[in-house]
Amino acid sequence: MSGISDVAKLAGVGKATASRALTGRGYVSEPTKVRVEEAARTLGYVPSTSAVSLATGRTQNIGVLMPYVTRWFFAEVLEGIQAALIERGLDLTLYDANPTSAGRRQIFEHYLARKRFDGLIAVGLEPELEELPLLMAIGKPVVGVVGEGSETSVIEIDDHNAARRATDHLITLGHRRIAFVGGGAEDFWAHVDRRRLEGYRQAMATAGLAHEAAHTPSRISLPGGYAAAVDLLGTSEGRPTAVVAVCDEVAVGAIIAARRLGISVPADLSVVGIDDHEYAETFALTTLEQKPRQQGVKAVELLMSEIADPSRPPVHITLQPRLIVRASTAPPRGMGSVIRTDSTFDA
Amino acid sequence: MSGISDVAKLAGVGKATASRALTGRGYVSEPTKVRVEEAARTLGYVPSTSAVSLATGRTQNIGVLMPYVTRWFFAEVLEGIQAALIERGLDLTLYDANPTSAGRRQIFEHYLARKRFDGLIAVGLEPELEELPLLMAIGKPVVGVVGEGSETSVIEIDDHNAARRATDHLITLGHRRIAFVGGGAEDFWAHVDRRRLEGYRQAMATAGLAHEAAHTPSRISLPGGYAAAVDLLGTSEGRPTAVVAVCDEVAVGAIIAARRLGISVPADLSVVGIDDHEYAETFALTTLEQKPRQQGVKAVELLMSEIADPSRPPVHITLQPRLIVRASTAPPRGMGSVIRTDSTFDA
DNA sequence: CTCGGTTCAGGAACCGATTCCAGATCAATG
DNA sequence: CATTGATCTGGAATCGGTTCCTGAACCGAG
Repeated sequence: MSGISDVAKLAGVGKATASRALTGRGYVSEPTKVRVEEAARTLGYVPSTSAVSLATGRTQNIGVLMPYVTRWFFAEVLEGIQAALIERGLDLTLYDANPTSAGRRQIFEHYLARKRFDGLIAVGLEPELEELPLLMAIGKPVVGVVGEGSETSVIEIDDHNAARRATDHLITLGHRRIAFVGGGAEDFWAHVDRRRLEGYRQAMATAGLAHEAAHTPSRISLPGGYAAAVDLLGTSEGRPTAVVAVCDEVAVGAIIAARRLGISVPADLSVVGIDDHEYAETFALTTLEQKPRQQGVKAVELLMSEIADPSRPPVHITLQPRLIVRASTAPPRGMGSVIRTDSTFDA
Repeated sequence: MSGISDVAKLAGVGKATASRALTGRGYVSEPTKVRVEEAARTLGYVPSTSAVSLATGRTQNIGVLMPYVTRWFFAEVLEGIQAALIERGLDLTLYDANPTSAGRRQIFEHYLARKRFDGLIAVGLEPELEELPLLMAIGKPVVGVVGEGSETSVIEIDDHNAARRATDHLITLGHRRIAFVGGGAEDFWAHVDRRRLEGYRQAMATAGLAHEAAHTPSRISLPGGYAAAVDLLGTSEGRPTAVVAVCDEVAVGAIIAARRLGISVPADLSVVGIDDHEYAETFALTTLEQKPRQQGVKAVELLMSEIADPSRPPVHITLQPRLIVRASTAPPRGMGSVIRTDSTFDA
């Protein structure tokens, strides 16, 4: 209710001085500064954000664009971003735009054009969509979390290597028939999905193994993993002894499906995931840990430095997930004596 | 880049006329209106939100306060809110403040005081926290989704009745030893948790059954449900024949735990949840469906009408969840002939 | 004592819209 | 034909801050 003029009046100074005292910019003598602060406090003065934005051109607000918030990864990233922004006193405007929804086009055309933010974090942008140029066109710093884009900074994990190491872990244990569960993602994971599949294939090829009827199409979720695993493990002949899942939720779905089918994990089937999801520990899931929350925090840091210095060239940060070995992986039956060389060491 | 003055100049009119033409308020002749719109289009004019806010006092922005974003319920509500806001051309500023985090106090003191929004949706506010008065103090319309507060509008499901009906469903099937899994929530679900527990107790009492060693403390999540069920079902003597779970994730955790213990669902143990979570179908879970996404949409509708008419008295909307019977519930062993009277009818 | 540089203060312009108000035009009415 | 009321327009004030710029006071150095 009370504006800076009221504060100035109460403190017995001019508007300009009051502003300087409160923002800390420019010369103000210590005693007057104290008087102004005192006045502001007694009046409960809170600067109007719109007035500040209008005058300074800074909104003190960061936009976050993501296709879902209901998926583990995205929600975790979002929480990381939020936490990092709060520390810095910045607001967060969410643009949750499912790619298939009609609202998405609107978001790009109307919302983002409003530039209600000093910078944007785009999570999970798929490259084939011609949306990146639109993002660049708004003329504000953009940082991506997962997703293509050489013109913007991007932070992501090394999907290829993650899947490769997951597969290598199984190969080292002695497995030969290893399937990949995932793939065929029709949704926003398509890109990540493909890279992980490729990592799996390469590991298999390097070991001279056939990446047999590897991947089973499925929704990237626990039910999807369940359904895919039921298909994959249904017939007992030629059944794989191990499975690389595209992510932990799918892996857990696969474990549950296996148990339902009477297949014991890890005795009859080893399962490895990627994520280190909240569920991983309960299911004793061996996995490659990515920390989405920290990716969110890191994205904010990147964005901050780009806002501070817009000429800064974009950087591409690739994180290496850490292998966490739990009890969902073991040597295949009859190979109990294989020496586990990889153990929990971080490669 | 180009402001309304440029548009006005190009169209050959005054700023005032240009503004009227574009906002549609006040008198403007059709031809000039067309000229202004044309000019705006060729210049790619987008009004500055801060200037508009400053002049009108409206931010075109809605704040959403929630304790987590990583929980199913909250994420779903959030998506519902977002979808409803996009339709209306409004932005969404997220205040994701974990109650235990240090940032939460800051949110209340700094962020909300900034009033960067025309209205606020608070999801899952617990009553014992003395935060409601703070929310009311900001002087903007507030709508709650779940949570106490007679001074603000609230939309929520009838937790008591939901748990009651879940329990009745089991009683009707012939179960006598029914346990409640959940309770003891140390986190933000405490309130909901308590009401559901109470509903369960009342149903048991009404049927003349003892609400025996009913609830097991657990985190409100799948791993929590798993752990609680392992405790509960560990000993075979006096084991319940049915379980009411505080929510679907816990229910699924319980199902998985039961199977691991060699307890067949529903033959040896019936399980009913509350939510109709994404996982419910995969686990054939009988549950009471609440639609968080629609609650979010509804909250936006409520908020809109309160913004339009601030004198509107707060309303309290209580939704009745629908019973969805799947295969996780059945008569207890030896009572296969019990007539299932409740079936899928909506009570 | 004067000069130059630093510190301090406030008036005024500005950010980019909306809106009040006064004046002009125009059609309809008595 | 004069009057009224509705329609149309643009100049100016306003929203609530920040910042430029000018002027005064103060300081130590020459």
